[in-house]
Amino acid sequence: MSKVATRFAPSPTGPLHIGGIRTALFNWLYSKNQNGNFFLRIEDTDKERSKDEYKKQIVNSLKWIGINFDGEEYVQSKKIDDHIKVANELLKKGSAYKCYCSPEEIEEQKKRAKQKKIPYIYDRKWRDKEETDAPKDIRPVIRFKSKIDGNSILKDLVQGNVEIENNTIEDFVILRNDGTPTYNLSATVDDHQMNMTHIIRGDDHKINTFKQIQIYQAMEWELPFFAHIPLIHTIEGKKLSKRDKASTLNDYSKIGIMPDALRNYLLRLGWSYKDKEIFTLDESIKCFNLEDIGKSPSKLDMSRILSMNEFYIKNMNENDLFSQFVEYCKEFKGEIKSDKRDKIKKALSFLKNKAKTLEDISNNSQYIIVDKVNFNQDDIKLIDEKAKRVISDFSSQFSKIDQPTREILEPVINGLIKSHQTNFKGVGQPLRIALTGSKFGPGIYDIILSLGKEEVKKRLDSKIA
RNA sequence: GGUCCCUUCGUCUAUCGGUUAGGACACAUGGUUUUCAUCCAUGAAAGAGGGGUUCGAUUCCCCUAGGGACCGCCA
Repeated sequence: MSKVATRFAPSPTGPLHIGGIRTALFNWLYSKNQNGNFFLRIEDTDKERSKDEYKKQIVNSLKWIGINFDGEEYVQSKKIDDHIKVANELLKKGSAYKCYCSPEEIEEQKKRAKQKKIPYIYDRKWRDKEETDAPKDIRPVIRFKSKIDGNSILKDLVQGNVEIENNTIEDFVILRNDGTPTYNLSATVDDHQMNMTHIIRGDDHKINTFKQIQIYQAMEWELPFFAHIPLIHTIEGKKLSKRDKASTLNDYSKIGIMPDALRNYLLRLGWSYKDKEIFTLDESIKCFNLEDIGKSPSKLDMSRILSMNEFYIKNMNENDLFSQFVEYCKEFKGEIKSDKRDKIKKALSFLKNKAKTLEDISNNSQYIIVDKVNFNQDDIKLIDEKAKRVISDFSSQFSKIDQPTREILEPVINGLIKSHQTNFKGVGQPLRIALTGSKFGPGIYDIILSLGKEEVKKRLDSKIA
């Protein structure tokens, strides 16, 4: 068989949601697993709704999550002439015909069908009529002459054999009355011309597949393999759409979900490999297959995305984490000043233990990032006279230390606990509030060491006064 | 309404006729800990219902119920 080729074919009519990303991911993984190619095709033939910004967003989204397509992106609207050519060929072969029903006439029929509660299907009025009967004032559409008798079987790589009665598929329009091709025609011609071997797409395309197969057959083109993957559902159990909140990539990147984590989550949503949960990029390419894609739709689970992200934060290379964090802040939180970067990089080793997202790291590192401490109004009340004496005592002893380390600081703190007849909290809490503005935060030694001697001194002294 | 698809813990899933039905997330409890966390341990939690087939069904078949997708001169 020829080299495996898959494609992702979104229409640029809105932001890509993560169901689309997963479809792209599966296509990409499968092609890479098979040593094949993966292509991007922008289906922009709906001129009304297609927008260039969405196209850019799609390309960026794929790039963000690490999916890179082979070759140039394929733009469907540039191939319209080819699609029309095929429509005319189909006409010549007798596999398609001109239909002179006006849009109003069709609408009327649909309305009537709905009233009678019977399923609407185009009545094939012009299928066998003579051209000479054609009304002069109506521009015809071209319809595909669908099979009427018998059944068709789709050998789906995920769903197995799916059988359908041919007469439930209507004579669908392939060329509109303005002469432009419709989706099923364009997609089929493109897939053929791009030499696609595997069409992996959402379940919602299954009926289209039955239509498209008939075009392949009429043109005597070699059929690709088809795999229809179950859709991703919302918590409510409905098909995910662009309008759902927390559905686009940006919804995740802006709260500090990392590409690798989301990729790993999406991979395991509807696909499994025994009990394995964590897949590096290479592992996912190596392990991925179509057989282990589940048949039932799966729901999006935010807590799982978060925990996956948390795992990556804790286990990834710290330099990589740092650069991703810097990038994240630059885009969503404001750039970190260069003199703070080193401090944050060092602090990451403990900061990451408190974070599920990059946003958490950002929040928890505010005490380093800001020049002036932001005090929590409730917590600052905890610094009473007694606490001030602790801070003052610590401060004067701290001044004498040249290069603070945990080993040097521990006896100092312990000494204060004794001399003030208190416990660790009695010393640690005032210091933490004075240094970070909050009673919650990293360990007190971590705070002191990460801030550096001068900054600690400055913040403590401003609190005693 | 028609056609098609799906159904194992709350969620994602493992199981390719014989298991105390396993794992992960979330949840609960306990422990470690200077706060918040982390970390560790433990626990609760599932085969939609009904018929078959079989020595034996979560697994194969049928029916019912529930859920979903599609039914555009959108893609």
